[in-house]
Amino acid sequence: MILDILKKNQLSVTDSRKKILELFLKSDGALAHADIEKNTGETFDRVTVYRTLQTFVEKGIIHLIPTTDNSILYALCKDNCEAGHHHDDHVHFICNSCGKTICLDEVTVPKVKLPKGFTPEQAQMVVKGICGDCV
Amino acid sequence: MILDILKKNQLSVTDSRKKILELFLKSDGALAHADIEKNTGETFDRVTVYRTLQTFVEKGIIHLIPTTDNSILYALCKDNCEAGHHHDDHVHFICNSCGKTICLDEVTVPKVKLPKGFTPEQAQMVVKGICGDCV
DNA sequence: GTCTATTTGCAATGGCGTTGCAAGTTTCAA
DNA sequence: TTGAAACTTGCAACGCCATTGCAAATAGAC
Repeated sequence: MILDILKKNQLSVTDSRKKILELFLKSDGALAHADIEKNTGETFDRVTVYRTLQTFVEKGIIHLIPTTDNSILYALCKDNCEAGHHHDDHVHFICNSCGKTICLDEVTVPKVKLPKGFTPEQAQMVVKGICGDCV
Repeated sequence: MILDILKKNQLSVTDSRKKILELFLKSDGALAHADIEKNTGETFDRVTVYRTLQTFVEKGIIHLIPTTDNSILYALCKDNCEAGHHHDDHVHFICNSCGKTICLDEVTVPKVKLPKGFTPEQAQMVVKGICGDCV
């Protein structure tokens, strides 16, 4: 599974990539750089984590989530990563209670009617509220 | 106009607040901290700009716009700031050509149907594409 | 004008992400 | 299995951005 994804994207198989990808696969929400460092312990250098994440973004294995604070959130979307190419046209949900960010893969971003002159290309949507675990 | 807004929000009137608020009023897009520093010249300390922006956000005069890079964008919305309280339930547009971020005050964020267990509270939407000036 | 509360500027600090380079791994083919 | 080439990692240093504490300056109320 993990190896498949790495090989499909022509990436050499290394400890950091395996561990970080595993973390995304078993995580139910989005991860910040700090989460990854915390969960992998002292195993990897900060730089390695940054570079691994960057590589994964470039390959379309993970994608970025927009935030209003200046933090960077990454998330993997189960459907797409297997296919090897990527769509992030789904809605993201941020729980106001537990703070978790979740990809709602099954909820697509709706089209909106823009004023004259504006041509849409991509759209992203973030919904905040209370998630199922926090009710 | 500028004084009205400041007084309505119980803020003392200072040079930095007047200048920065003026900048938002005459700007047609969102501003990053760097834009504000550039436009006010060497007039104010960086710290003052940060604190002024923070104050404006707290008072609801300006609001934050979500981004995928780790930048912080601020925007003022004409309708709301006059009323003294704030809604940011409109769509934001980022031009892929000129990079400008624009509040589409007249386009509201559509409701989406969430999976079981999720309770929405706020929603934000960012559309990227080509703006009217860049066609 | 004077007093008090607020705001500003300076200096220092901390966090986060990036880069260059040498050492270590992985991959591939013989 | 072995060896060479390509890639990846870790370390150290750097730079940028945002924040904090404190003293000086300014705004607002009387």
